[in-house]
Amino acid sequence: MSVPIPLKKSEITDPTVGRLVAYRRLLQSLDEQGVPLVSSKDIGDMLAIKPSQVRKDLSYLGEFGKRGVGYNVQRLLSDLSGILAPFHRWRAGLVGLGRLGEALLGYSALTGESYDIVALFDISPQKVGRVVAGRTCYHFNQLASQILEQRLGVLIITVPSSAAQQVVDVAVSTGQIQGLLNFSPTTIAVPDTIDVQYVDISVEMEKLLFRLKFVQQQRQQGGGVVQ
Amino acid sequence: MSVPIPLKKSEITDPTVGRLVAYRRLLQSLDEQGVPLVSSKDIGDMLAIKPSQVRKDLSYLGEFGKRGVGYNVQRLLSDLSGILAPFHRWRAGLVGLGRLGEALLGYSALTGESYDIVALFDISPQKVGRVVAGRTCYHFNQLASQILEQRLGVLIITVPSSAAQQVVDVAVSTGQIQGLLNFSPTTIAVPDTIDVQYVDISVEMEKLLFRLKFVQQQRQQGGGVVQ
DNA sequence: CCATGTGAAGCCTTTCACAGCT
DNA sequence: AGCTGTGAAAGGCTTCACATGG
Repeated sequence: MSVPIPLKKSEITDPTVGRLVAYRRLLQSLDEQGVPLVSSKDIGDMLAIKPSQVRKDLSYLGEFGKRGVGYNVQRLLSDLSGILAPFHRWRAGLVGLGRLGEALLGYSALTGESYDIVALFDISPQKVGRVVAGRTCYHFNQLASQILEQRLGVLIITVPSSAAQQVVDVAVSTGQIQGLLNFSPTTIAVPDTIDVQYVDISVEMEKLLFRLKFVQQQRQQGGGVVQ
Repeated sequence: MSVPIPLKKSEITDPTVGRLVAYRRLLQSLDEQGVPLVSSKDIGDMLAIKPSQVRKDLSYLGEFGKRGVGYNVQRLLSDLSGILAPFHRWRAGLVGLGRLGEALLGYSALTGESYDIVALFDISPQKVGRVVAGRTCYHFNQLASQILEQRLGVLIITVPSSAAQQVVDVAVSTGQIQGLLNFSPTTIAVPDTIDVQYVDISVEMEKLLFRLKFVQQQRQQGGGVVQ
């Protein structure tokens, strides 16, 4: 169909991709400020990442820096954007128009260049038929037909845990869906041809609080052994 | 002040804590269904985790299983809850009552046993003074005074990126804040006595789409099996 | 015989350290 | 002299494999 993009294979792992996205954001902002050059140390300072990590990440993409000088902001920005860009913009559906779903719809950070949310789904009669920001909300029972008709490749799942597996089963049965971004705090079962990215907000909060618990423990035992 | 919890030190890392939270959720559901016993294989099957990983995670907490039998659901649930519980419920503030902020407020998964969201903050006159689900919304300019008065230990940041650092600087200056859960897609600078957990929704989406790009490439080139 | 608990192996990610280019 | 690019070392997490005990 199209020319394969000369990715230096995928040594590019998930953690690296996450940082590349952060670099791109930073470079966008630097470019707007008219900054022409950055070093890996500059980037590292601004993003709280070690300069060696920055260089390693960028080295997967090729050699874009000038030794003794640094990286050209515009050049690096456009190269990064090229690497991160998909072959074509993804057509995404959002399933579950509750508060979180609506928040994501309005969330500018989720309105990237890589994909468009083109269809909404809910089970509530009050939601079905509504048009939010130009997208029509369909009933769940049209999920399969709309996935096919609108050629949706990815789905953002913001339904309650109890409904998640059911939604996913219907979606998967179409054979059209390739990826899922799941906000429901539950594990979903999918065939291994389908990729799931989990975003579990309460887990992130628990991780933070658990680490804090330890800090507190240490502080309590600070001067001597407080039992 | 309170009874020290017999943590087997903190070999308990972030990824493990994340899974412990998932185990707890699963066990809660199994307990409600009246299931008395589970094996590490059962848990692994349901959560898409290797049984050996499950056993390793649980082994950090002590020896709770019976060989040849498995784990007692109620016992394991209460032990896990004990490990994950903080010394005292945290008093949290939510800064930024936009769509995402409101979604999190209403999000039951963020209404755990570990903490309560007791105060809201925004800059918009339309939001300030409102009472949402029993919590009053204060103006940003009362952030410091309310953090102190209400003894807030953690803050959930859902303001736009451009405001995040400013908010954090004010919050940190009180000396009362110990942790931040940051949803703004930007890195924030904090003293190293303060712990930040990032939740970057657009990054998670980009990770998914980048992996899909590779799958597509392989399929176009006549590849077969997908990870 | 079954499933746990755990050292050791294997794998993945980060960090170091320095050669090489500007 | 300064900063990149990268092999090699270090560190961290997952998986294996088997001894142990019900």
